[in-house]
Amino acid sequence: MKDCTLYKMMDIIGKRWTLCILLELHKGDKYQKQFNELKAMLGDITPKMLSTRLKELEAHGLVEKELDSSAIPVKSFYSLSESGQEFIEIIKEIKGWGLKWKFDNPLCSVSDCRYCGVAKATDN
Amino acid sequence: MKDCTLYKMMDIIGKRWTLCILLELHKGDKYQKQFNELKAMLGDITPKMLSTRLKELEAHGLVEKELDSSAIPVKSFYSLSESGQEFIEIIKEIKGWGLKWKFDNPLCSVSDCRYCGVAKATDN
DNA sequence: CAGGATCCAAAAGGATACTG
DNA sequence: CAGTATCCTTTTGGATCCTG
Repeated sequence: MKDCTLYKMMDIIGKRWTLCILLELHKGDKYQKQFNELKAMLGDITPKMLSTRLKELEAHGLVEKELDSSAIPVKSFYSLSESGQEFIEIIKEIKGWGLKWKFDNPLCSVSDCRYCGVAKATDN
Repeated sequence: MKDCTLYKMMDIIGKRWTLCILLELHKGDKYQKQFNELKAMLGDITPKMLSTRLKELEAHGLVEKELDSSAIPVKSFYSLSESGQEFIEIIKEIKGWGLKWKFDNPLCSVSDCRYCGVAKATDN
């Protein structure tokens, strides 16, 4: 059972902040975002946690990191990979399910939700 | 951010075994399953863990429990609720994503996968 | 700007044994 | 059959401070 695909998927996506980070990377018009930018958007996440999650996501191929070594200090840019982009669809459905069955969240029910960045799965 | 629908969803579905339990309830032809039956299917799950997860899922409305008090000893039957049934679709997509991008799991790639009970999302 | 290091508190989960 | 209870280990995550 522990070699079940589904079980293993939870090691990738089942950790705190992970889905929110992916969604944050999806938000807005810029396809790349910097560390402190993400940190600010995520509010009360610690740098340690954000760093840990970004490394996991990069290792699993959902997130790509680009470095601008010419800048001083060095700048890093994070973006969704192709697989990460595709996973956003699932995230939307999870959110859609939550809005339908569990949470009456007005902020999430409008398309410009500043927390989640996507509306119900069917709207987007 | 912590009142984000997505963030809160992880408290419901992001715990170990949760998705596998839901999938187990979905498997097969019987729509109800007993505690020890589930336990056997899930292999190395402890009764404590299964009990905890089932209670959480019941509290969140994804799982329904029925008692046969006339039986001695009393028997309990678990099944997916309507919302739980609907969540199976998302589970299939998570699994489909995993098979496409991460894991080459032959057991999961065939429709009668004895571990997961469903094939790729598009097949089922 | 982009983290790393350290320390600590809390939670989660496994092992095992037991019960009505 | 359907769980509880207890104990104990491991993991996780938050706080805080530091650095090139």
